[in-house]
Amino acid sequence: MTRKKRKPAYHHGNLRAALIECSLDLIQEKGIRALTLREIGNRLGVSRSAAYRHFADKAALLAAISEAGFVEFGDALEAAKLGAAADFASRIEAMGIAYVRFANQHRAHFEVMFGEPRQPGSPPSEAGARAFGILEQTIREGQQRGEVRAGDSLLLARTVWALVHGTSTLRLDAERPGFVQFSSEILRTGLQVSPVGIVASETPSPAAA
Amino acid sequence: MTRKKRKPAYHHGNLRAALIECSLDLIQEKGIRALTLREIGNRLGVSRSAAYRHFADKAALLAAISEAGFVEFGDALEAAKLGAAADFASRIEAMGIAYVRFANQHRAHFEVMFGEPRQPGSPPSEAGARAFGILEQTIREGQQRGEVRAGDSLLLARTVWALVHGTSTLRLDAERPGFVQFSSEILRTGLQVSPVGIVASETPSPAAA
DNA sequence: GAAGAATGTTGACGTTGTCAACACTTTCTG
DNA sequence: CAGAAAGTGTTGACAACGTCAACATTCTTC
Repeated sequence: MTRKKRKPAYHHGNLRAALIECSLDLIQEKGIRALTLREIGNRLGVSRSAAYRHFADKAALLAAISEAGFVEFGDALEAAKLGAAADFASRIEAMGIAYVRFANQHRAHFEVMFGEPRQPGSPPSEAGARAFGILEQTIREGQQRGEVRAGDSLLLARTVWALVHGTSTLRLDAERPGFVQFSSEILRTGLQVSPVGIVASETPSPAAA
Repeated sequence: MTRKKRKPAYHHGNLRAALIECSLDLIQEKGIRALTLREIGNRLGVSRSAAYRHFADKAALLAAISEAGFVEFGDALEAAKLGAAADFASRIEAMGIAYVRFANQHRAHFEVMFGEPRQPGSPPSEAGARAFGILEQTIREGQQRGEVRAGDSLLLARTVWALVHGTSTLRLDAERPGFVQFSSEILRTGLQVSPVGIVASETPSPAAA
């Protein structure tokens, strides 16, 4: 009797997680337009409407994928921040690179997180708010250390967010005309000399090692 | 006989343009997912597959919409540039604001231009390349005037593009968590003090009037 | 005015998301 | 331990969608 010992396996063994995983694979392989409940079912050896026991509809499945993506995303940002030196310049660069890297390595997640239009009635993403909060907090800490100029930290955070997000987004459309063929130099150009114009001094020489 | 005098009206009066126009209305009203050939037909008092006399398929219609959007977009950028004072700071700020404004006022166009995945075989957008070229040219001129630091103008252009594009993109998802609720201040924050770190001096005082 | 091209319509097909009805499995309750 | 209840998956069906072939209409050209 496998009650709660090994797996909460009913029929499939938890299908909910498998649905999300499989969806990501499919999107990564053939794009979001190729994501169909029937194809998911086929791959999982399950019928086409099995998903309806776990999600209200397709949009709800996508919303769950998005939310899970924001959790991973926030973790990645946090890890980058904690892994970098304590000075603001190091941290913000590490986070920016982590952002772009996430967009690059988790294309499917990123596409759903930012590409899918939000339902009017749906609640705002909690995990997304957390991710943004980490960035804003980093900026506030930079201000406390005197490495970032004083001012509205929310505005400053949004500015950095926009720069990094734009880099990530345009990178995904690399085929486009003269558009952004990714280069981490873009981040450096934007952040290094005078990070989006928010660093206090032009060439910050942090006191900490 | 209305030969080429008034309208090239055959049955509908030119349907091709009407299809594009109507598509934009529909997207603006109900989002891109609600864009269906049948609905377009209904609105135009035309059958569901009439569009196939003007476009190979739905993707081709979207591509045409995108291309037309990039033309308008390039025009808007150019107009902003020419309408601003000759110094780099004025120009780049005007262009940035024009960019965000375009994204805001032409949501439907913007959604198709940047949101729709490009077909593998389809040719790159000529109008898109032109739009980006205007930006890069502006930066080169700024370098010649000594108002922008020397360096790879392509990289600098991409950096500005990313900042502005990110601002525009996130603005569209305004409902989101702590995400960007548009403020032209974001642009100013990014561009004004030290435009994405690309201006030669911190507070440029252009020689020209 | 007739031929032919351009343009629009209709019928049909396969695919999709979704729902109701049913079937099976697990857990709960006495 | 038996039966009820809840959880989970399947099947049949439907409307809507993109698309194509066949047909109908209108315009242009000679």
